Amino acid sequence: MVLGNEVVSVARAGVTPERLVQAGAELADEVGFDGVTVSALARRFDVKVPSLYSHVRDSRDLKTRITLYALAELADRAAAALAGRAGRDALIALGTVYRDYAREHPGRYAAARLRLDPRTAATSAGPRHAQLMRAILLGYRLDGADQVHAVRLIGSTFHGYISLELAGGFDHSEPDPQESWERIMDALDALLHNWPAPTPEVAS
Amino acid sequence: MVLGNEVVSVARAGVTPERLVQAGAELADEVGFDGVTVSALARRFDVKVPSLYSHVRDSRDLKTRITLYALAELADRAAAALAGRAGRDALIALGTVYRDYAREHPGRYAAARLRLDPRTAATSAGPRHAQLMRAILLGYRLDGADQVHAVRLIGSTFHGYISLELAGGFDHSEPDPQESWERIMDALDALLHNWPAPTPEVAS
DNA sequence: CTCGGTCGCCTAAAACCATTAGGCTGTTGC
DNA sequence: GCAACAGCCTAATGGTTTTAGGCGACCGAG
Repeated sequence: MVLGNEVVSVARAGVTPERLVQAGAELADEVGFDGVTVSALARRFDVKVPSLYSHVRDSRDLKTRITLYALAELADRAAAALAGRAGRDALIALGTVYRDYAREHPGRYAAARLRLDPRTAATSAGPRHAQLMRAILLGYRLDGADQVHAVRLIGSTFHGYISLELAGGFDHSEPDPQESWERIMDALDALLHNWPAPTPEVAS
Repeated sequence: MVLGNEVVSVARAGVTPERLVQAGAELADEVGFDGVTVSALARRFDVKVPSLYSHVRDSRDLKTRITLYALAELADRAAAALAGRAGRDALIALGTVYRDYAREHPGRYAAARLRLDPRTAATSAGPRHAQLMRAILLGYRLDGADQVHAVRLIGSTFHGYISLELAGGFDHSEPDPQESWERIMDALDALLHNWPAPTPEVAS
């Protein structure tokens, strides 16, 4: 049955897992990752809620897929930004990709922080992120053992800063977050150039 | 009506906001901050759900109170740990307080990260945390402007590391997180001792 | 001592979300 | 042409939040 140009009665809405994930990612950016709900998504597709269960196992499955999508998208951006850069440039480029992505797509960034079960995580873009992080350290001279610690430091600082900024932690204090971000990039760069040896245990 | 020693029929369960918050904090540590629900709390007090609404405005209010509780508890621990310490000792002591608290009370730590509205935040223990963070920098020689950046760096790194460790981000990679933590404390200490000047803008 | 008020809990009910079971209808492949 | 399937639907259950209103127990005043 067709009225005007609108297919009215039993038309297919054209729901696919891919479109669900895409719409879910957009919804996350609008209402937060927690607001991504099967119901909200069904409304967005103008479809009854149970219809989505043919395309997605359950709510958890939906969120996992959005997480994988965000991780891959972010890894793509990171890889593109790192191409042709090394050392300080690479460090800042990578950090800025993460930060910009989080500000542009807060819901997807939150999605990327969802804990995945180990099997899923192994086939996600997670390892690509780790790889890119390690690539940055090639521009600095760090011993093998120190590299892991440095990767963890950089990852922690990136994520911590972005998470605090996004949560509004810097909203009501003085200097522009942008300025702090730049100074922190400077500081990390300096630190990587001059990575300290471990402090020996002090026998009391 | 009394059976044995049990008051059976219409006894008061003795719910108070304080006991709700306390139980809510414990519940958060057991099932995660998201699992803290009015229903779950009512079950724990063996009381019907709507009864809690005389003690707490709504679910949001409950969570806010748990957040305030956690922030205060954490600030107390931090202040105690910082007493009599300066410089590197103070830095490590503060970081370790945060990290230990997060591992001991993951739900409360998550609660402490809840975004508060500005009015509530101003009267929370949040400013105390900021104060303690600034106190650490007294042991290092930093210009006024650099202090804020350094505070933000330290806060970001602490929070980022703890958050990644808690989320299991280091679960399946090589070195012990404890070792990385110590090396990162060393690195932060070295960085604060040798804080870099801002890199000048390079005119293209 | 008793009477009214308040406090602390209750039941009832509406609204939203997740999930399962089962039905109906075009479309597609043989 | 028909059977199977894909894609959507209705119906129903159960959990969560929140509001409205009731009822008994305790407490202070007369």
